[in-house]
Amino acid sequence: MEDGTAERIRPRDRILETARDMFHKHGIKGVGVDAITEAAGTNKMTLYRHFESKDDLVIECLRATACSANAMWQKFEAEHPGDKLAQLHAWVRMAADCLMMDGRGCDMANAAIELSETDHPARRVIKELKQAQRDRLVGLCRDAGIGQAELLADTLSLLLEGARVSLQSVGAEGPSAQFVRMAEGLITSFKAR
Amino acid sequence: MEDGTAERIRPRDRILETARDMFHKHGIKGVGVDAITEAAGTNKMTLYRHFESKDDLVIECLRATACSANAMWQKFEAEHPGDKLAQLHAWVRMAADCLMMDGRGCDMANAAIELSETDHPARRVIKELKQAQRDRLVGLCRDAGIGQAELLADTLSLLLEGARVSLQSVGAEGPSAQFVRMAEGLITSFKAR
DNA sequence: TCTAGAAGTTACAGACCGGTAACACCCTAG
DNA sequence: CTAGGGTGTTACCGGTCTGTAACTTCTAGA
Repeated sequence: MEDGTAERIRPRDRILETARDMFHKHGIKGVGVDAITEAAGTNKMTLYRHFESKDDLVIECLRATACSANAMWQKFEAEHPGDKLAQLHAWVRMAADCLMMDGRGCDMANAAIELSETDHPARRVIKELKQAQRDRLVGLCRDAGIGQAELLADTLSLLLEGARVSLQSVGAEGPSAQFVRMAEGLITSFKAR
Repeated sequence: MEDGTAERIRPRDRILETARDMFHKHGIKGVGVDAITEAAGTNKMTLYRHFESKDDLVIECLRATACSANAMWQKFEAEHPGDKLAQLHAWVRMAADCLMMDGRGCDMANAAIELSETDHPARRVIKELKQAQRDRLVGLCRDAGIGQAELLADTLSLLLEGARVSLQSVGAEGPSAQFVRMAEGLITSFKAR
């Protein structure tokens, strides 16, 4: 019989979830597999039975993160069905909320910075997933009736990416505090064209 | 007698220069002190005679980077004496050139991401230096006669920061390719207000 | 109840890390 | 010529890292 207790999740999922959290907080090179398995209430052997290597675990974590992001987009559509412009504003709001709540940027960008080896297996995945997110934002801008949809989407992307990294270097009182104002101003000016 | 041969630079400077280059390329946690000293043509003992610790070396590298950045600003003033608007455009051009030539972002931002421990000694330095750069850009925008100088400067900051990290995750064909267009467009629209 | 597979445990290999000690060397200022 | 400081060399310390082997324990399903 399945009992739904949180304690009884499969070790693989516990490891994945714990690793995501720890990689996010301390960076990939900042946390070892021993620490992950201990925090997940299991052991190293079990980790290596489910994942080929630490790199493999990292990649699975990034995929899981991308999957969570997808859920966000579905929420936008559910909350503002058909209203693409409202969804774009919801995206800005969500981004700002993440900025204020979290403080430690985008897992994929952080991973790309940390894993500087150009042939690292995770880099391919990061590029794919980031490209997909970009395409999605471009599509949203286009469907919202913005003329230069690509340019607006790319500008918003860079602003958000910049805000996330600026938050970690300059702090919360730095330029990232103005993110919403910038983003909303941009959307307004692009609508006017 | 001093002979000016490049070979005869002091070990301390050789270490500092080599460390800057290697930290930049491979990240701080991605390179050990042994590798640095070997590449600098010296040894670990000499490094620890000149720097208290690896963290201390990191901090000195960041200060050196900030110093190089200062030199840029003096070049702007020298090339366009008094013409603040031209200096702002020169800043954009310089930023774009760095983006295309380099590929591996801002040392301070990268360090802030890598050194996630909130009490890491380098974080204070990073915040100070980044804040100084921000103030400088705000001052330039204000002197150039821009009305909302802070907002323009912060927006440009985030755009550049975002472009540098996006370059590492999505690649050169990603949003960062449009950086100049975005920045110039922003300056134009802020002038018109 | 029995069994097969999943999970836990312990120990270990081999490499690398930051940092230090002891000692030999060289080069320059006096 | 000589003394001393900067430098090079070698060896080492204790710790941490990823990854593996061998063995025991647990648990779910027939």
